[in-house]
Amino acid sequence: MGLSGRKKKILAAVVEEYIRTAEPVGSKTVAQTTDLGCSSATIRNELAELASMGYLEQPHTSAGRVPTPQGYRMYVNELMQRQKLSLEETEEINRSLNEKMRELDKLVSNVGALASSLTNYPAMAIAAPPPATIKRFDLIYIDANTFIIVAMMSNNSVKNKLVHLPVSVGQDMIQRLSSVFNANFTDITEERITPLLIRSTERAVDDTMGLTGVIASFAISILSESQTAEACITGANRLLAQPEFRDPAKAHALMSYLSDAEHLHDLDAIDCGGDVRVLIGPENVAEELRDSSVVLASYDMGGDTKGLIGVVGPTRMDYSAVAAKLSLIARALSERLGGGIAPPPGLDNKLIIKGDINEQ
Amino acid sequence: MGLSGRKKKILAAVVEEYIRTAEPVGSKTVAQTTDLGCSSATIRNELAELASMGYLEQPHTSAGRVPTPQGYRMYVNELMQRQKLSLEETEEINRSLNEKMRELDKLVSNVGALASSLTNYPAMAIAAPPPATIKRFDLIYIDANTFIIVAMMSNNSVKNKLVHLPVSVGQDMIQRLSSVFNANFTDITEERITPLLIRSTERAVDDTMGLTGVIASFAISILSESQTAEACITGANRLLAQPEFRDPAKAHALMSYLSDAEHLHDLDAIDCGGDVRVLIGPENVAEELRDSSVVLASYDMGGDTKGLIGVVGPTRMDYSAVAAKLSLIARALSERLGGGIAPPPGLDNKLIIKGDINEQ
DNA sequence: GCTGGCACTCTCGAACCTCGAGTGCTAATA
DNA sequence: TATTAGCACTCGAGGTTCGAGAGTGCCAGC
Repeated sequence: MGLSGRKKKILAAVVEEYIRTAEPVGSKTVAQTTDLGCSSATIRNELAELASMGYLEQPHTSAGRVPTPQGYRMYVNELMQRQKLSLEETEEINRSLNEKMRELDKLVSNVGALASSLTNYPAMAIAAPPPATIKRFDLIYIDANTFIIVAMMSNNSVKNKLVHLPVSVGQDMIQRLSSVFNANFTDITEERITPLLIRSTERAVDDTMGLTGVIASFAISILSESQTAEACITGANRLLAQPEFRDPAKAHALMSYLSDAEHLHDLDAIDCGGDVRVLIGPENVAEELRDSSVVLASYDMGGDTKGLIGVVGPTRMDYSAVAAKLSLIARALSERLGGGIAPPPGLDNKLIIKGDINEQ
Repeated sequence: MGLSGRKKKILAAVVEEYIRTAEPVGSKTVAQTTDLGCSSATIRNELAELASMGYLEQPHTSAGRVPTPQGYRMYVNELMQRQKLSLEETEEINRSLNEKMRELDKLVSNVGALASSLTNYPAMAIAAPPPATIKRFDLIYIDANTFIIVAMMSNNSVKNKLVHLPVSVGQDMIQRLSSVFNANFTDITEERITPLLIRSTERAVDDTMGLTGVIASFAISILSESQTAEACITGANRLLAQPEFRDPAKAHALMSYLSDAEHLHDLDAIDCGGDVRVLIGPENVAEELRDSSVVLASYDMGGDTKGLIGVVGPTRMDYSAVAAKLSLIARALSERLGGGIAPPPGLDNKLIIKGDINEQ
């Protein structure tokens, strides 16, 4: 059953006013802030109906109205004007993203920090890589007791490790190890590196010093590391600025929940369908998030890798602004990272991302 | 002017009771918890004197006594029994440190997390590296459009970067670049890499494609990165469990202050004199820390590098337990990292592995 | 169907009260 | 002289009362 045009306008006005002030909204206020030419008495009737339909509720008999989760949902789905970011904001985001791109390995936490400072809510960032394999090994001979392992991964990241040996090794041995590892350890997953494989490799290169084991365990560790999604939360302190968290017990409960990376991974399972996804209050699975809202956006990190940025706040959240900002960040990141081969990041390439998400 | 034996006992009792309960301590309670054979009236007289000496204060006329910062200072300096950790606690710390040592590049944040979870206060960790230089460049030729830069640093860490080119490059060019960079860019600090040097290098290798610039800017970025101290704060949410931060405005102020890494660096300047350093309330320089306390311990990371771990909490902090735990962590870390001999962490082979895993 | 009017309801804050913990002082005691 | 018991006093925490104000629901009239 759809809502009449006037009901929609009134509901939107209540939600927006409540988002702004965090105070229950009365009929008089609505009459003043909207341009429907009718009196507060009429609005009262409409408000009563909206309440009986489940979109609004009253904290107590003689207070104004507050949106229910269902009310927010209606607002987000149908009433909300997708906010247009100003040119300055768009440029600001693009500029700071260009900066963050320089340190790719800190990308996840940096992007989270950016989202948090832009929205003024705690933000989380998660990057769930697809299973990667090693594409290529290089062993750099430094001196008789030292060499560097360099492994290039299928996702175009490169890992390295410096190895010091208590014994001397010849350059020829390093050479042999390199070609054997390139032959036997590339393009395979972690579980394919069995003790059996290591032992047979050891025999093949005539290795009596356990070098094979060192390189193999390095391979195992980077493969397993590349599988575990990175997750972090930034700006948790901003939660305390929200009046709904004036109760320290509540704030503590939510912050503790969020500061456990385990819990963040749960969010990773949520599908954003390419765009921004909003989870309002009880729509969240986790008990601790039941009276907060989460806005998520996923971005393409290239090669099937999906990254996720999200923002947590009270259900009274500025969905429109947050969604617009996250969406822009996500699209800007996708453009920079996605599309197959990662462009040489940071240097001279200046990609401009349009901030207009008004279409749709 | 020294305190009489009885006054010391009473002051210690007040501090400890207040630390335990967060409630002002009355004369009756002191009489019960200490074994001085005297009545509450006598204690009252002593308390009044301790108050007039500045060690205690009364929140209001008819309340118990609360230690002043000066009182805590006296307690920490002279009265506190240096807590002995139980064997289990010691082992627990050693065990989890061994685990953390596997991921050297996350050491800083991991150690912070350990300190925080052990003490139940927010913890910070800072590592200030000594200036490092690049000892050696290797360029790995992948294909006509791709190569990897590998740079070995004077502090034995290794950095790398994958470079994609829009144009083709021959293996000979890579070779030439490699030897020129090894000749001109090793053992120098960041500011010695001038535009002039880059231009002359460019001419020397006959580089028309800006490759020199790419490698040089990589060198600059890893040199500057190696100079900036890493700092992070963990477990900020634990602050909210403390009754003194029941006021969300206070909690917010402190948390915002702490979440800015800039501010953490200020702490780095503080000298711990090899052991644990306690800063009580107004002894802190930063305005925001004026009614909190900070406990710091520094550890030796080897090669002149100093790391710092610290804990923040209300002035009513369990100094004895916190100091004992931080001190143990710091000593354990010094043992593992400092003094040149780093024991092989984790891996079950007899080779000594140093270095870290970097992603670029 | 909309509006103004009106009685009603409920919260919030101020003012007030009481209870109890803890003090400071004094006079008696070892 | 140091300690103690006794007692009057102080002050905050927590409960109660009360009036003001905001907002509602309903009704009769337009």
